Amino acid sequence: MARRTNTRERLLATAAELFRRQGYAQTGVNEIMQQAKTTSGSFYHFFPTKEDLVLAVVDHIGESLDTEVFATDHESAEDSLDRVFTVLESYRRHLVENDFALGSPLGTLAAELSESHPQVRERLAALFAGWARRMQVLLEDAGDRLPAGLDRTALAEFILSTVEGAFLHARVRRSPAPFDVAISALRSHLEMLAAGSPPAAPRTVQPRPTLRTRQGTVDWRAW
Amino acid sequence: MARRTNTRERLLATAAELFRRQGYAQTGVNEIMQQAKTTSGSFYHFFPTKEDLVLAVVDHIGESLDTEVFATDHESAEDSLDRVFTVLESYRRHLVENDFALGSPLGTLAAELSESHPQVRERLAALFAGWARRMQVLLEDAGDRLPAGLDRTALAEFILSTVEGAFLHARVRRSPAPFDVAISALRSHLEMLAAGSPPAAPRTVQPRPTLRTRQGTVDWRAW
DNA sequence: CTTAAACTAGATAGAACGTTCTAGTTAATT
DNA sequence: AATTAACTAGAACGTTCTATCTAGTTTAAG
Repeated sequence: MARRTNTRERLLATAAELFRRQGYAQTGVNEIMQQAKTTSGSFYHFFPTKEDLVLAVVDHIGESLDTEVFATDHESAEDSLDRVFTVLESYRRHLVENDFALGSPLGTLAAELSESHPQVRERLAALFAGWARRMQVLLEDAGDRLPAGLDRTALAEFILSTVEGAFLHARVRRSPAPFDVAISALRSHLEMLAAGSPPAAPRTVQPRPTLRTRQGTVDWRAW
Repeated sequence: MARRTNTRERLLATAAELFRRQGYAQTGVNEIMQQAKTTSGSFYHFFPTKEDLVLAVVDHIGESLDTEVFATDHESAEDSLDRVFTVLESYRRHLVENDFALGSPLGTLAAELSESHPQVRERLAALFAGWARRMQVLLEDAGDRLPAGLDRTALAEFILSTVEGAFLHARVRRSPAPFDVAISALRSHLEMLAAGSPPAAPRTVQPRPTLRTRQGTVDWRAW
């Protein structure tokens, strides 16, 4: 037993790219089989249904989240806030190298299947949460470079939303510009937060900032 | 001639919702026909192909961008920065009312069809640009509440990316929380910009901000 | 070498797909 | 009232889809 071929992985990798490039419903199992150079016998040996395949693909993406994107070299002497942008820059490179043909690793599937495939949605939700958690760690590593009371969970989620949207935006426009704009704005955002953070100077908390303040001070902790 | 039934509009409205809810490829023309209570005879009388239908849907969304989302009551005494968030709040309401089943009006189609249907992609790109332009107008109406040299085109694009991503994020999580977080962060972002905007105090321009500055001042014009 | 499990090949089934076709009905125009 | 174009109904077509089925071959273990 345990013959251990690489057919399963080939199918997985092929499907991951095709799904990301052109979506789930628009990618036929035939196309996957051909491109992975195998036949339906093998396909259905490893994946009972097409949905099982996409679930495996999502899991596969989740693993590479650990191993590739957020390379866990915490030893990296690099500044932890810069590491936020290292991640984003690597996304950017990937986007440009593939001529914008690939969407966000998670985004394409998320948009298409969230409603119709609850299981896929659940796992994608977990991956989104995982991504945000990792981003949150980077923000926490920044220590007092950011205001003490800042909600770093929320900040990480905000960054995730912006990055996902920027992926989509760049793809539709077929230009890296929206992605660059988003990164730049996030940089600016973090800088403004950092600029307003006295190493340890507690100030009164206002539950929510209102925009009415014309020139008023900003409560950084509000979100 | 000119019998003018409402069949075409029924098909358009039905398709718009189904595409948004479950994507293009996953929505069959049969399903559209049934739900719009018509038959293939009518369908293909109005739309030669399914792709013609989706193009019409995109155009239709584009029109409601003008008429509904960015209701052009510029007379509205409301503060122009608040109007930014009025738009976002109405998106939020819509999101929650539909139990997160509907994605962003443009996002779902954009993610699925950008690669495979160039014509759809082009029109979506135009709508994205239109949305951003409208947002930019609101930002320009804010006048000197925002720093004079601020790139409001980029800021509008940033807001668009964030909102699109937040739509997706909220949908996957089946929670309004990511959307709220995004809105709150954008609010905070604009407040920080506003707080740092001296009505007319030019300062030295640095082409790009670097994160290295520990407590340094921020150049608002950098993006 | 034998055996059994892991894996593969490819024809085929059966449903769903987008689309076409013919024969109509409805409504505005003359 | 006649004419014509706009529109509708629904059966049918050919293709593509996911999935199945049978008959294999390959590999590891005993």
